[in-house]
Amino acid sequence: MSDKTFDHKECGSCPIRHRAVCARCEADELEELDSIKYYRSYEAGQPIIWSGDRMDFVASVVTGVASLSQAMEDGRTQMVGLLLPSDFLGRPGREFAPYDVVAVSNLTLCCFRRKPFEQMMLHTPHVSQRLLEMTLDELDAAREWMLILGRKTAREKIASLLAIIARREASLELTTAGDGMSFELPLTREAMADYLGLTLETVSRQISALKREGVITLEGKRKVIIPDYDRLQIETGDDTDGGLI
Amino acid sequence: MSDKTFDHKECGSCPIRHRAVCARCEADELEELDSIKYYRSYEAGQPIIWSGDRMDFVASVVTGVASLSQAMEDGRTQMVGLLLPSDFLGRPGREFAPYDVVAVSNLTLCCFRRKPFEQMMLHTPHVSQRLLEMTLDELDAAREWMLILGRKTAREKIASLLAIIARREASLELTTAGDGMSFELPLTREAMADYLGLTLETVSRQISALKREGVITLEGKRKVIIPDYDRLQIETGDDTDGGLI
DNA sequence: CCGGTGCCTTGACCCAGATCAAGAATTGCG
DNA sequence: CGCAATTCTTGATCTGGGTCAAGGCACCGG
Repeated sequence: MSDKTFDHKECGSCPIRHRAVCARCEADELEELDSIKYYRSYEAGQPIIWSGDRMDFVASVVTGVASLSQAMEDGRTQMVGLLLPSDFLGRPGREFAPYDVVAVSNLTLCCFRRKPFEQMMLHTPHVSQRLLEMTLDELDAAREWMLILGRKTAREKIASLLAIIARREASLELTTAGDGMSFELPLTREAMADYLGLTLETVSRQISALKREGVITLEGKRKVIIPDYDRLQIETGDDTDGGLI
Repeated sequence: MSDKTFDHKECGSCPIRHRAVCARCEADELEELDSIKYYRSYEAGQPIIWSGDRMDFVASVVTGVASLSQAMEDGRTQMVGLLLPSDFLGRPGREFAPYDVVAVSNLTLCCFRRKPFEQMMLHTPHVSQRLLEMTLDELDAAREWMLILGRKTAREKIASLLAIIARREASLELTTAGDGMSFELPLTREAMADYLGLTLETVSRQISALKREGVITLEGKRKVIIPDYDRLQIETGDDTDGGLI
């Protein structure tokens, strides 16, 4: 498996340097961040934080994928956030975690001790400006997701998720989503179900249906090929091409 | 109808002064904001902005309620934000509106011209810090909402919405939600359906059911009385009392 | 090589909520 | 006052996706 890792452990060679919360920092600011940071790694499937836990760090995802989810006591679970490389975990000023956080794939976090980070935000507008921007983007993503959860059919939900992953994958490669592109699904069927408010059986059935009808091609259970991106886009139910952004 | 209005039009007597984006501002900063602000009013039901419109202001809700919603071209609609007094509308740095905004009740906005507001944010950390805080709160609310949309039954959805409104109503009165409290529903059945990802018929049926079983009492179609707040809380499906915050 | 353990697929059946349809209650207006 | 126009309620019926159940497939450790 092609697990990208990050071994150098210094900002100069950091793959998310230009997109993370530190994107706008100058050399001296980076140095200050450097003094309060440390790295942690998790294996796929490992829990990172349970809801209610004390949290005395915030972090950037360097490599891998993590999920935020909320559980009801009878076991129903809804994923409420999907953290990809450069995304930010935690909230300045908050002591206890409100969600369960799980490493969906192998994961590396760049952690900052919370207190000094909060301190730094007070006198470093470059950090808080960037964090505001990222939070506003996340809010937009959450709202797109709400439309998916509230109004789309199971088939549209699956198509939407595939399109979202395709777009993010493409943006990492610095291209745009196009015909013939392929990617590895970072989520199990169950995690997709938790993301979309479905059962894993329905996820499986809808993926089979999209495959049967040639909207997607599968190689194994996880590798997806998109022969015709516009066709997939139509299946999402969204108006032709990107209304947003 | 008890439409609270705001006639004085100056920050000194502003009802949201201590909670809005300007909450942390000093006198001189307020003065600067004052020079770029103006008020606008809308009647219940009026559209404020259509998705795709150019938007050259941002604003705070002073009185009333507004909704953000996303529509699919076949008419399916999902509300993705509900703006109550002190909530912020718009995004610095964004030129075109991504959602439809509608005045749900009579509404007064305190608008700031966008360019000067953006300019001010660069040198006024009190504004951007407060905006970050508010955006993070909105993100939390959106995530609670995602659990509602993705995993709750129709009955739980209605109970959750009533509990949310009850809590916000109570916090405006500076008390906590308790037995016997009452409030006017600010939403039509259709708006509630758009909020919860249901049809208006299902909303109506579930409200009737909750009334029949004594969880709530209705006075007319809009005024709700909560005889037993804990009972309502149980009907939401959330674990006993507030897990969050 | 074999049994175990995750993860995924597929089938049969059922039910919560959507859809279609018909009024009732309230408001406003000529 | 009567007659729209809204907004809401209720009933009858239908269906998408949930639930329950039975395997299939790939990988791992012994």
